[in-house]
Amino acid sequence: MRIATWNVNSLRARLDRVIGFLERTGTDVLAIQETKIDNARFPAERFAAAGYQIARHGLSQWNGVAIASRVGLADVQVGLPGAPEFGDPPVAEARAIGARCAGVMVWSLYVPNGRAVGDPHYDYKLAWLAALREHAAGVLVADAGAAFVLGGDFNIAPTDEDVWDVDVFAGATHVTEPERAAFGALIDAGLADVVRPHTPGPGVYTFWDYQQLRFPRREGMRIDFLLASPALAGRVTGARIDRDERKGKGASDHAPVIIDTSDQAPAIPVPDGGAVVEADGVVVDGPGLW
DNA sequence: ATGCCATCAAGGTGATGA
Repeated sequence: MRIATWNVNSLRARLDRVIGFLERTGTDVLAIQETKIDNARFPAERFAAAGYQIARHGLSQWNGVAIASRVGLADVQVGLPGAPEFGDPPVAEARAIGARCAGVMVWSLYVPNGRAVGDPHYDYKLAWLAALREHAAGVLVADAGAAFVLGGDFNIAPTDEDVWDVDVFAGATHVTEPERAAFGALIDAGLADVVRPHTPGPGVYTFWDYQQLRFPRREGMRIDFLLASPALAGRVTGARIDRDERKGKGASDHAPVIIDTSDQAPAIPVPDGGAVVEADGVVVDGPGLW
């Protein structure tokens, strides 16, 4: 099974690229971040036409996450359990959605940016990451053999090698000790970065700023990850970062990150024409419902 | 050879991103 994660920076602006990516790479499950679209306007029909079911969580023009799957999509979980709220009034932002696809619980996560050290958003980011660790650790305590993957934009560069110039990021978010400790806590909980062994650095990134020719200059950051539970990590046979998707007109500032796993569970046939799967398991908006 | 800030809603600009 091929699983990928991609911060698309607006699904509407990237729709042709996303569908093209799925068809070109044969990705079975795609975790999407920064859809920037609410549920009612989600372009599920384009995915259905390509053979993918959708679980999506979008509340406004900000954030937004989704999962597209052509190997079944069930047990949809909207939001991260225990996640902190943000804003005035405080709201639970659309930053997490999970779904079981061919036996693997896949999460699409958009970790808060943090904005600046000392900003309320920075504390929110750390609290959000703590909730993520608590949830993942709890799942493993309940079932050490659970097969799941945390995919998404973590907005953390775990080591100095994961930014193009550490001096440029001095004092900035993404590289601070508390953020790196929060990432390390996920690893300590038993999760594994299953991409890095197949894509060694230095100079290997998943994000390049739109400004100042960062991409052609190869000046990026490695902030998008697929963190696998022990049971799934043992099944990963390969991984790559699809740099080509960062090229050309209309690219996201993030590249897709892809893994392949062995021993795929029997795929559940996709309903005719695909469908949207809601959190309660009810299938809506699809031409051929269950 | 990858190329010189992009996205949204709202409004003729501000917020957000990292």
